[in-house]
Amino acid sequence: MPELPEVETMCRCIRPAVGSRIRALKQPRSRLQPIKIAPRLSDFRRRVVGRKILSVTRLGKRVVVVLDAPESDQGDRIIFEPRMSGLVLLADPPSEEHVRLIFELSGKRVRQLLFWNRRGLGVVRLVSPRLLVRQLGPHILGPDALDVTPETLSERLGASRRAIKVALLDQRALAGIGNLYASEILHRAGIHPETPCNQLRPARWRKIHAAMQEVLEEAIRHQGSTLSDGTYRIARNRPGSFQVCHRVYQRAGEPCLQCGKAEIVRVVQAQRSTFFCPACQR
DNA sequence: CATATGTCCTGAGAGC
DNA sequence: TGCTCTCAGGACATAT
Repeated sequence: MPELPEVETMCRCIRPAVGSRIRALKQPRSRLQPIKIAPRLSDFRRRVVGRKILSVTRLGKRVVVVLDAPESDQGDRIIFEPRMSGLVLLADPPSEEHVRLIFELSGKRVRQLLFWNRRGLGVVRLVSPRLLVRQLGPHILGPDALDVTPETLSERLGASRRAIKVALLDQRALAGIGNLYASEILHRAGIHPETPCNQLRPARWRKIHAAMQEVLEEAIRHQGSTLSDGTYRIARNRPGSFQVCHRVYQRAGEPCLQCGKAEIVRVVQAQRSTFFCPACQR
């Protein structure tokens, strides 16, 4: 978290910045460890100041801001990686001290683009189109979870011996799914998270695919999930609302909303919590 | 090659 | 009350 729905929501929220020019780039001084940026601030600044924001897109769990080019060919891209606790915002960050990078804009209504990150695991990169392909091309990042077909999904994961829950988190195989949505998707699909991928037949891959589209689209409509730690926000006082729709995530010990009988169980897979209903998921 | 594990980072909450 | 400890997990480096 933030996963695909939260990052998609961030992209939509910052899209009013399209058409603005970047006037300045600031890294607020802070008691905290600085986040990783590349290239170094001075080079980053030299390359973005004066550039116009042409578009905002999502690449898996990353926000991509496309800039115009000073000369003719294609411009640079700013890649925001929120990782665990990051947000890309136009205004109103949850706290001032965790604002890591400020792009001041020329817009009348949109004054700035902020990268906020509580834990500081996030990364911001400026890359040429060529470098973007090298660092985040199809050999690094699988097809987007919202674009993939059921056939491609089973082709990319079906031979793996790994548990389906673990495999769904592999961004090289499939981009956009994280720990929270992997559990929710498998619950809706009625599939046990520890099932090895290579034991799943085509009908079950279709179920996973359908559940994945359903959960992700519904989560986007709810503007993502804000968990008990409250980190994810659309703005300071605007949490997402998909958490009220969670059927298993962080519900260990509570009754399953589907069968009403079994209790939701928490297990650990690959050092991450997995939640599931032992009655509904087999 | 595929798969598994360790690391980064901060703040919240538990336990004493 | 204030200290120490554990935990959360996305992506990547390193190990098996």
